[in-house]
Amino acid sequence: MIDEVGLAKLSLVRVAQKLGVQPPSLYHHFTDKAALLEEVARLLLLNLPGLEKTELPYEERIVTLCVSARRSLLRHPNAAVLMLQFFPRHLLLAAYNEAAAGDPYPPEFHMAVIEGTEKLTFGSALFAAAAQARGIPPMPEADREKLPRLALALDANPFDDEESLFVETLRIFFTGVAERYRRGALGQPVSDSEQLETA
Amino acid sequence: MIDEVGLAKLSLVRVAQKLGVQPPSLYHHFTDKAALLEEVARLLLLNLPGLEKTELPYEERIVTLCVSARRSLLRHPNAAVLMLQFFPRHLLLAAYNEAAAGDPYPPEFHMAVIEGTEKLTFGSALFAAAAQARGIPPMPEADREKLPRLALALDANPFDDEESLFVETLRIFFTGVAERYRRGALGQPVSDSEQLETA
DNA sequence: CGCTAATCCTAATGACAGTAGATTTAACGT
DNA sequence: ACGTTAAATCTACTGTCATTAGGATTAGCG
Repeated sequence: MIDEVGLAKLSLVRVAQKLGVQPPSLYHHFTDKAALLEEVARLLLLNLPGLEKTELPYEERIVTLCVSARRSLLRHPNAAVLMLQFFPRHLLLAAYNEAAAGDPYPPEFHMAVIEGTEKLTFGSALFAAAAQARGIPPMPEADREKLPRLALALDANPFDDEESLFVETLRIFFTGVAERYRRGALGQPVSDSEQLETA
Repeated sequence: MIDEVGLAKLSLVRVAQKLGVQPPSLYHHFTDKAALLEEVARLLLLNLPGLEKTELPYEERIVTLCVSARRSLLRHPNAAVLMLQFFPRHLLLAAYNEAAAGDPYPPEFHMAVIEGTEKLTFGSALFAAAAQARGIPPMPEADREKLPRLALALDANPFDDEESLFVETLRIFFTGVAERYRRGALGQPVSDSEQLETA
C-alpha cells in the first residue's frame, strides 16, 4: 500500500479498509500507528540476502551483498523515510558478525569497515529512494556557467548509472582499507605525500 | 520548535501560536505544510561552512568540511527525517564545484569522490541524528554469545566516539581514491591480491 | 489621502489518530 | 455438545489537524 498510495496517504482507515476491518481493530495488534510503521521497516530489512559463499575475494562479496541490499530498498522508494525513522539496525548485527568473521584485516579495522559500508550503502539507497519518491533526479542539473568544474566532473564521470557509481565508491573504500592496513595507517590523517608521489 | 517539541508534534497551530497568528494565515506564505518543512530543510543546509583555505592537503580539508557538516545536522536531530525527505541537494552544488576544482585527481574520479563523501557524511549524520531522536544508541549491544566476532570487533575498535569512526571512514575512502588513481584501477574490481600480498 | 496588494482574520469542512466500552468470535478443556 | 476464557472486532465518540472560503484589516506608496 505504501508503494501504491505513498507514505503520506497511508492512513489506518485505508489499512483497515484493505483488511475488511474497522480502524480501531488495528489497535488490538499495534499500540499505535508508529508501531505499525516500525513493523513495516522491519519487514523491509528482513528479506535482505546473506553473504554468499562464492570464490570472490572478501571485498567483492561484500560489494555484491551491498548492491542487493540497495536494490531491495529501492524497490520501495516511498518507504525510504520509514527506513531512516525506524532503522532496525539490530537486524543487521548477524550480517555484521558474519562480515567481521570473514574480514581478512585485523579486528581494529572491522568497525570502520562496517561503518563505512553501512553508510555508503544505506546512504546511497535512502537518498536515491527519496529522490525517486519525489520524482526528481538524484543529481540536479549543473549550470555550466556558474559551476564549470562540476559540469566537467559530470562529463568525465565514467559511471553511467547510479548503481555503478555506488559500486565504485564501495571499491574505493575497500581499496583504502587494504592500503591503510598495508601502511599501518589506521587512525592516521591522509598524508599529502600520496598525490605528490605520483603527480 | 522542531528541536523542542519534535517533528511529529509540530503542527501549524503550534507554529501560528508561536508567531501570534491564526493558523490559516500561514497559507499566505506557504502553499502547504510540506512547503514550510521544505524551507526548514533548506535553512538547515544553508549554514554549512565552505572549504577553508588552510595548508592541509586536499583530503584533510574535505574531511574537516564533512565533520562540520555532520555536526551541523546533529545539532537538530529531530529534523533528520526532514533532511532526507526534502534534501536540497542543489544547495551543495556550489560546494561540489569547489571541491572538484581543488581535486588533485583526474576528473573521472571527481563524481565518485563527491558521491562517496556525500553518502558517508550525510549517511552518518542522518542515522546518528535519527538514533538520537529515538533516544537509542547508534549501535545496539551485541550479544557476545550469538555474535562473538562482532563483539570482538567492537572491543578492538580503537575509535572511542562516533565522530572519530566517521573521520576514519572518510580517510579510508580518500586513501582508496589515491591508491586507485596510482594503480589506474578506476572502475576495476578490488583484486584479492591486495590482502594476500601482505597476509 | 486614497488606491492596492499584502496580510490576517473568522468560520467551517473533512480526514485522521486514538479511546472507551460493549459485542462477537475462536480456542479448548470437559 | 457445552461453557469458559481470551482474542478479536465492533460502534460511538473525542480532540486535533491541515486546509479552504471569503471577508476584514494593515501597510506601502504615489
